Amino acid sequence: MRRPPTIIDVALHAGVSKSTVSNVLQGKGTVAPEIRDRVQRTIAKIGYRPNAGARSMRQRSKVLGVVVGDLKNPFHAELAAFIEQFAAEQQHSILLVSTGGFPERESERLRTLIEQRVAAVLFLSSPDSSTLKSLGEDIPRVFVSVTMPGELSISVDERDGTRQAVEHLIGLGHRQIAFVSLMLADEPRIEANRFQGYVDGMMKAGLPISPSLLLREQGGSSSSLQEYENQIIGLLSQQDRPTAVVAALDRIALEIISAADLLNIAIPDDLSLVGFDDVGISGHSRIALTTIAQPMDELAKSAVDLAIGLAHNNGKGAESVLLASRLVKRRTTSSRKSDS
Amino acid sequence: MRRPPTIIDVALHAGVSKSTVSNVLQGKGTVAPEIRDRVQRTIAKIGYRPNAGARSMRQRSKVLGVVVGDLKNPFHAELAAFIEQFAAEQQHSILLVSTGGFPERESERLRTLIEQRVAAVLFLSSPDSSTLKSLGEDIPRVFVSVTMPGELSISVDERDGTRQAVEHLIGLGHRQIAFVSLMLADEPRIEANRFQGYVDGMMKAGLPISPSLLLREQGGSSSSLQEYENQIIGLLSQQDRPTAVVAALDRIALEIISAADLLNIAIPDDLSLVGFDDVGISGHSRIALTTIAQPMDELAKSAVDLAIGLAHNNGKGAESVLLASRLVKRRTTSSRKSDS
DNA sequence: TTGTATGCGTTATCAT
DNA sequence: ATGATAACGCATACAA
Repeated sequence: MRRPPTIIDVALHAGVSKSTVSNVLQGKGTVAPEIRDRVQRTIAKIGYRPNAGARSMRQRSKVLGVVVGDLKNPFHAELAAFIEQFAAEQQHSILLVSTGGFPERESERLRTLIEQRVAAVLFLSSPDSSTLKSLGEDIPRVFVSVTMPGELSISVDERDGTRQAVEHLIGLGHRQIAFVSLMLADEPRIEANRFQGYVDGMMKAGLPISPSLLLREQGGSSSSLQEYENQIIGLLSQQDRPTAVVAALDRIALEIISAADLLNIAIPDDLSLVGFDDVGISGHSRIALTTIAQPMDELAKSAVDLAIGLAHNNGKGAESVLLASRLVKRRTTSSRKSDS
Repeated sequence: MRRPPTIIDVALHAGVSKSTVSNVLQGKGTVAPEIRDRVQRTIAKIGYRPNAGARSMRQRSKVLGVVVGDLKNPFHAELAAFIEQFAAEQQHSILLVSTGGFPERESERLRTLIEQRVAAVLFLSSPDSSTLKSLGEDIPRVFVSVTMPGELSISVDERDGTRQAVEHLIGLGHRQIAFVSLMLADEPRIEANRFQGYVDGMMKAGLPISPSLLLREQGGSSSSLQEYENQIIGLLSQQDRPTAVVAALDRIALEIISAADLLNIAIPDDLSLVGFDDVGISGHSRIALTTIAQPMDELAKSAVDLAIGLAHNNGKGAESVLLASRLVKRRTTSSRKSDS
């Protein structure tokens, strides 16, 4: 026998009809226990495995599509890991596509998810609007850690996050607090939210928003890593340099650490630094980054629950979720030194 | 119309039979150009998308199963990212399952791949032997960055890798070179290979293999992170402490850095350190880890090519591939100080 | 309680 | 060159 066994094979070996096998598979109570056992035994014996493709023609598929910008980005990888875990707990698999941020590639990758008839799509990064449109109306979608106007999302209160960061720094005596949101060209809403929180914190303390303390990357095209580094060095080299920096991403914070090391600016003595995300490496002793943590496990769990809920219950009254972000104090922040 | 359009809808709208639509879809040359265009236009117009599930009943599926131990592990995440990329270039998607290293979970996750009738399975971590058996004989499989007796694999020459590491350290004047292979309990073959390379390097230089310089984790059960840290501290605290360490993984090297920092052992002045894998963070200025790099892109490309090849050509004469590993010198290694 | 018949969307075979 | 028809493996409504 070359091809995998089917329910028909099971039925033959068990001496029942294929419907009975199907009923056993579906856990229908209408099957005599004795027969049920016999069927289950022969299933095990001949190594029968349901064909999910065939099954998906009659039932909703148990595959969740996950669209991620870049798996090499630890935040995305860690979030995807949690999503896979929670999906598995609910007997769902994940079909993972990575877009690399290229819009043209994006819709091509999304197409494969559609063709696989995934039960729902989880976006870990913001798709191009035309890409999103190509998804159609009928496939449930959930945005995770990103938001999209008019769409359901599970995300953290980013604005409050950077506000907490600023508050923390102000509590430490800092006044010259910079905001750096490089590498966020692809996520203008995240950039805007995190910037707003920075503004909130500064305003509340009566501090001005000085353009010379801002390094933002909005809407436009993203630059090279080298270019980012140059801009950061510029920020840290100016005569009236900041005593503290709020980075909109841990990845940026890592670059700022590198730049500070290069310029012999000591962290946290000469410069305090707060990141955002709390990716795994941020906890390492050599980094010890004070940062705003996103509760990735809750994010993932809520997202998976919502996605599966939408796929099944046709999602009446489903709502977006906004989780709290939380300041994790480590060793990149300290009181402002009076001499500076 | 609630459900997505089918070829029948296309056929109706285009005024042809569904066979013709199918032929157009399959790129058969037997269709008149005029008809072909008309069909393609209506496909675009009504937004038809092939149903991969239905298609997979007559053809080989274009989905690759990827089994990964832990996506939070950057090495696995980065490798998976490359695999997804190369698979996409060949019109394949990846169904990603993570096992978390639990054998019981492993076979359950693998079962979902079987049920989805994936064209092939790529293992990024070694499955339990009974798990592997449950895959059966008929699904092609490729082991990536891990090996399995009697199975096809794409991996790097790990033995030569650690040998290079030792050679590098010896060239810098080190004699007391330790080997640490914690966190590798789940991958005994990797552990063994990397240890052999260490032995090769030491033997070639006529140096003894001293048990007090070995921190290995073979076969047995893996411990907690805290336990690892204690063991590393023990190694670095002994009176005749090593002047250099070969870590079998970058992850271990990161822990060694933490421990050294804790003990006020300066790297590389008091202790040289070489890792293995070259994950993204190893290049960061605060880490700057000298390490043995695995060519993840080549690993992924070869693996995807092989997997797809096996799935299609029934893989006659397919062979395992052993790629070269390469020493990347950064700043955790330096000449042994004469006073030590 | 079990078996039969039908449809799901697609490809493949075979006439036409 | 095109179209009718039979699989593919499964679930389901319905008949027995």
